Amino acid sequence: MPDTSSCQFEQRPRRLVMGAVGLQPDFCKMCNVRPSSVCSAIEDADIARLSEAAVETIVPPGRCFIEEGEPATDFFNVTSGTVKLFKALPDGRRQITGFAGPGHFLGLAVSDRYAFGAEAVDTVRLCRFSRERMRGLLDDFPRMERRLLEEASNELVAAQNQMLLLGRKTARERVASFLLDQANHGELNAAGQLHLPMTRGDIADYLGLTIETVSRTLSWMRAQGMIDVGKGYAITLLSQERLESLAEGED
Amino acid sequence: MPDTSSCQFEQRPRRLVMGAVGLQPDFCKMCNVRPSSVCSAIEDADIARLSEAAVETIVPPGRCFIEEGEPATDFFNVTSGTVKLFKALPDGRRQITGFAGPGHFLGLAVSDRYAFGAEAVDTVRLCRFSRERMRGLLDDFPRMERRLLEEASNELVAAQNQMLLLGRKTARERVASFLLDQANHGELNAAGQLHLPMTRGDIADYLGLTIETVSRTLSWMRAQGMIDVGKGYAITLLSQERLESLAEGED
DNA sequence: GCTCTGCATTGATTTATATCAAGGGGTCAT
DNA sequence: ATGACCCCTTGATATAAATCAATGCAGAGC
Repeated sequence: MPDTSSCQFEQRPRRLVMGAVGLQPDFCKMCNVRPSSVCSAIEDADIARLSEAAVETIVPPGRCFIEEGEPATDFFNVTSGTVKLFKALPDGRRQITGFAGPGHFLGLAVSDRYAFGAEAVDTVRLCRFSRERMRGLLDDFPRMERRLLEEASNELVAAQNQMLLLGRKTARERVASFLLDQANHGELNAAGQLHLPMTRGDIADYLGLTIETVSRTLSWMRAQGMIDVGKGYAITLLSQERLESLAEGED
Repeated sequence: MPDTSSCQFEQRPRRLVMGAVGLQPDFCKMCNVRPSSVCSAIEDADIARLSEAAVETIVPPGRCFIEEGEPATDFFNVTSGTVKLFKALPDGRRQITGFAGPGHFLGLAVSDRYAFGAEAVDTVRLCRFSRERMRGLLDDFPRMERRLLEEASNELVAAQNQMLLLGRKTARERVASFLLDQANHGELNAAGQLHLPMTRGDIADYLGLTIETVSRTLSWMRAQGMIDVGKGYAITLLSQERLESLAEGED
């Protein structure tokens, strides 16, 4: 399942065994999933420093590994799987603010407490750094800081799009936007079929809808011939064009 | 109106006259409105470089100075006034993604196009940099990059809170959250009275509601004795406590 | 094999908020 | 002054989506 062939550094693999815990932080993967400046910024000589600081962690589906409001001790980089980030109200209402896939950084917050929770959607692998060490790394690798700024800026753009979706789009527009987003983030296989790792409940909490509305909307799209809903979590986009015009409210 | 007494660097004022345009970029203000690392990072010797790069601009109320989708040529720092940032759908539906006050940076986006529009709510003063120059400045002042990362992280937290608001809160909870946010951002005068620079329409577009719902909700809060709605844009918070429990859905 | 549990779908009904509509009180230019 | 315009408020009605409710399906454990 972990696709090492997609690693652009495959020619000179860099698997490092962690003495302390016996796990292998795969910096190749950590850096390359999104081709980025951080990769070229990290020289062979620096790898030792990084390997000291990082611990590879495996999180099973459904396990919450960042609790909103807890002290922000660690900083993460996702290497495989999907994480849901969320905020909740005291009465249980929950808003998923984003899904983080391979390459995403978690725990950027400046505050000393996590501002959100994080839970594994499927099996998730991630590199964990203590924030203390992370601070040191940023001092030594200024280009890493630039990489983080880039990442944060991208997330900010995504957040603004999501605010437009949550504040002003109809249920149909929301679901169409979501399917297209997922398709554009490489979760699409050859036949245009999408494998959604998350449940209807997660989608609902991400789109500010209820499970029932998500389900009904998908059924409606299927009836319209826009999509094909397969067993489990597979969805085929039959008319990307119509979904796009729907997502932007052009009808 | 511009409150120079709040400038923490008042002891050694640094007003620089721009030869080219005859305007005065006030770096003191630009840096200090939020006490930040960038200030200590900028030495006297660097000021010349900054003054070369920045142009102070005054934007009248209602003027749109960033158009969504246009080439992202400039980078801004607000020195006074309030800016609304927004995204719109083709049919005119509009979502205000945030209000930017003194100290905020605009135009962080990595892309070569602006991902959002920006319009002055009241009279706005800002420092404008070309992105090209900004890039050079970031190379020379790494601490400025750290400051931007901090800023972006804070905005990300705010965006997550806003997603929770837009996706899961009721109209009453949204308006209560908004009033408390505004109060916490220093827009509060001695008597707990809040001066909102924006119209009901702006508030509605920020909270994902209609003008009518915002108006009705404020009337309801007044009837409940939570607030007092004065003439124009002044609002007094009579029971911050009740507003807080309302904002978090505890009732 | 069975039951239990979680997830998804679909239908009936309710409700919060949008939409439509009217009127009041500023401000500005004529 | 007068009218035009904008913003706000309030009321009546419509509607999209939530809620309540029932059913089906699939995997896990016994």
